[in-house]
Amino acid sequence: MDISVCIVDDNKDIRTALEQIILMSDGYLLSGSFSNADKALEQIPLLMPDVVLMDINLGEGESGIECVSQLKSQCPEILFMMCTVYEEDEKIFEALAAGANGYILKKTSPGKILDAIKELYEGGAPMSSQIARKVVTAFQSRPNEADQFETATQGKPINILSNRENEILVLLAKGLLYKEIASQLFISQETVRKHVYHIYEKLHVNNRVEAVNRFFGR
Amino acid sequence: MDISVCIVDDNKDIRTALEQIILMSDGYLLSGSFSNADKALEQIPLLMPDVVLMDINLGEGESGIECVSQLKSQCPEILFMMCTVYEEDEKIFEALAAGANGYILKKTSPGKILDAIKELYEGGAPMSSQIARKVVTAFQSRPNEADQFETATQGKPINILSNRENEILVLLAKGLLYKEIASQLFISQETVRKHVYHIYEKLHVNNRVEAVNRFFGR
DNA sequence: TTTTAATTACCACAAAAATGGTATTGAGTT
DNA sequence: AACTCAATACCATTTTTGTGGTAATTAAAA
Repeated sequence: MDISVCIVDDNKDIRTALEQIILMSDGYLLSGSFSNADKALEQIPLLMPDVVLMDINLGEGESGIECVSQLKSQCPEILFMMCTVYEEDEKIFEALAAGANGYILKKTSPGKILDAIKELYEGGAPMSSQIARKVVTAFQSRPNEADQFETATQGKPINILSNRENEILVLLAKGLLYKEIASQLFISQETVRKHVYHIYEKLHVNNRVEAVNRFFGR
Repeated sequence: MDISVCIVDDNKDIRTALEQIILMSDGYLLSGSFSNADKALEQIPLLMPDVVLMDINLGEGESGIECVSQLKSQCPEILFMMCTVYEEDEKIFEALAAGANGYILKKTSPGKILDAIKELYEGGAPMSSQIARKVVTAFQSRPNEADQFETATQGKPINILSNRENEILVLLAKGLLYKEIASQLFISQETVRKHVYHIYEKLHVNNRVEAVNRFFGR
């Protein structure tokens, strides 16, 4: 089955060039081509293509990113590949956060563009190594958020607990194992258990999640 | 300035081959080579290389992933590239979560390996398109900042989970036991387990608290 | 039509958590 | 001096979780 593709780009020359690439290739089907976000938002949910090539800068009106964000929430199955002239790291990153699945540079050769579409269609996420790093970093920084905003995020020390017990509760709330807590605090695992035992007694709970819920005031 | 590289691999042949690639190339410096995690954990913080090539399967003892996790927390500046024979998606994904910056397949040609090291050193994150997609998806499933206001008190369904899975996640978040969830939903405890198993797979977590933290957007 | 995803269920094994006991040390209090 | 509490550590046992198979049914999608 052919991969159906829609194109959204405000620049007529580039749009036509992309159309030609799709039209001239076996295994790909051009199902629509739009010069602005409004037309795309209207037509793409009806056409339901497999893949949309979306320009990031659509000139006047809505940006390609906003367009992806809206379309993706309506049609999560459609795969969006952002196209851009320059490697605007931050923009592409925003696009990925908005729901885009990959991106290519417009200067990419026709063959590579087709490859990238196929790659996307087959479960990949074509993107440059620089963007990948940003995504990986953002991904990795997620668990650390709790670290940095320990008190700010929410979750307050409980006054009936001792300092050490509160300290351990914070680590419990991150989902660490006893052995991990132990090595982090340089105490034995058995000691951690005992602290946890006392925490449960004082809070009148009998498992981790209930204790953590107290910590977060739920 | 040359890029200094350490190698960690339990297979002597592969290790020697990687050593040769580094030694024979201009612009790269071999600063250490280790056959197991213990030696690596001991020496790498002292050597402080720019890049570490780390085998995922280190045979006996600690895995390459655990090794990266520990070294990364000690020395966040060091870049870790995972090396593997097969495309073990889940493992590599775990490695990235643990702090790895990229990965290559061992079958990669020497020239490509050097390119990947340079790419890593220059801010990229060399990885296959399939892994990139996984990372992007995990990244997207994280609730964004704008949503955080609503989620602060209640928690919200995660779109990559099925309805039933979300339903169970809500009960998990209350700290209910499997048997309690089972009787509340009129299904068997084993079915609850299986749902939870899938929830953990999809969220890439491995215990209740981590899953619940996702639910509450942390 | 064939394939995929969701839901259900059971099993076995391993790992971790929970329960509840003892016991030592040091700091602070009565 | 005797007492309590917080923190440390170890032990034994049970319960609960986590991992990872198999498998049937149904609904939806390719």
